[in-house]
Amino acid sequence: MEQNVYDVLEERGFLKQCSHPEELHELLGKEKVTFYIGFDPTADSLHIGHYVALMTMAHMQRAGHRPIVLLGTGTAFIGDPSGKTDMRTLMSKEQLAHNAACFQKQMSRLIDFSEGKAIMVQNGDWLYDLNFLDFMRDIGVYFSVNRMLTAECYKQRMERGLTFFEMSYMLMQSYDFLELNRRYGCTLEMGGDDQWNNILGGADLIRRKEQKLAYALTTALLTTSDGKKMGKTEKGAVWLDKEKCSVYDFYQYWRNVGDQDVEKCLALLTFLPMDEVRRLGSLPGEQINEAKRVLAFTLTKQVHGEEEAIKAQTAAEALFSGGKDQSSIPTCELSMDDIAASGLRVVDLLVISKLASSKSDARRLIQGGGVFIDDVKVESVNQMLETSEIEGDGMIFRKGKKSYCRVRKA
RNA sequence: GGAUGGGUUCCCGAGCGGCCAAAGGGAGCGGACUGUAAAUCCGUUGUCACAGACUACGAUGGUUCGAAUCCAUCCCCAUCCA
Repeated sequence: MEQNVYDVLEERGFLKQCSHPEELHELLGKEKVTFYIGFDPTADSLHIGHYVALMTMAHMQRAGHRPIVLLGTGTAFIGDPSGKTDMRTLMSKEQLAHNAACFQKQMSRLIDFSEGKAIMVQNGDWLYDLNFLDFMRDIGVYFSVNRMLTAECYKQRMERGLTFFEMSYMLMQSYDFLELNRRYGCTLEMGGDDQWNNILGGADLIRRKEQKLAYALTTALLTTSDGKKMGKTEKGAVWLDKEKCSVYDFYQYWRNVGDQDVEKCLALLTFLPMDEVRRLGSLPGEQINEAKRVLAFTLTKQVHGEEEAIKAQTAAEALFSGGKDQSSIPTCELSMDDIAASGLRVVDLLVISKLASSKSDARRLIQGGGVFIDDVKVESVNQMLETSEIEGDGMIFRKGKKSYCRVRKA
């Protein structure tokens, strides 16, 4: 007999808050439930935070339920103030449409949209043309300003200021849930725990407008054991788009998670059986590295495909464990223009290969003893290369212990 | 609309005429130690043609030999009043 997906999610550590735990548990066990998760397209790629939500969605879909992906082209036009310190930068409808298209592509790898197994909609379709006065009379009347102001998620904003514009976000999101309930019989909204307030708003609205029960469920945010948000790298967020975060960097991010966080990551981000997750997570001392390798490989494979995952792993082995196959190491190809511009100064090459953010930065790194070429420390800021050295396989530049780049002539 | 207090480098936050590329903290980066972990300690953190120069302290003008610091106007934010 198949396990109830509610139990699966609970066991893997997804669940955070639920409006009606017992009822929902029972419902998920006996019938096909249509549920939704909203994603505001505020960037041109999903990042790892979105991925946790997609994982819950995937678990639900595997259990036979029907997901609706809601692309928030309408809600992102305003920007969610929940848990934010400042107002978001405003984006144009064109930008949002472009971002939504990017999201769409990335999602199909994890969620099966064939044959109506999942639905994708954009809330701009109904939000863009709303009439303000009608909306306020139909929907606005159900929201208490007093209650909204006491919500935890606006706390930071209460200190710094909150506009009416942003306050309307919650009404928009609540209205989405109502709309999806009417259109598709959607009875459950899920989302990150920071969305609790907004989700409840929708469930309440459905109860009042339709006299129907709707469920709210939030999932854990991806945080480290000391409570910091995960998914930040030196270059920014851990994006799922390999143009924004190379497969190698993606792999390395997971290969380097803290000991305390491996088990959680395996549970939330992979489909490995929980027995295996627990076994890997409890490996003692140095052996925990095995768990990190599994995490990095499995997740990279899920996101970027097996071929790319193998390349990233091969490169990692070549650089860190004395592996022989160096072909997959991240490479910076120098054009004749680059070569001419750099004059083959190491300082300039560090900038071209993106290991340093500026020449000053490159100088500092060299002075601090953090730059190596083919494992030989660069001693002088003025060091130059010979043309012959960048022919063929080129040379491997290293910044610190973990940042590598092969520099060679194109 | 009125009163008051503010806008400083990635973030918080000191400075309040020259000694300021700007204290301190956070975060990042590099080094040491390690297990490509955490913790800890040390260094570093505007740019460049790098013992020198240039650009920066909300915006624009002004006063001064000299301004982040003084003055004027403007823009934004917070608090209280309406």
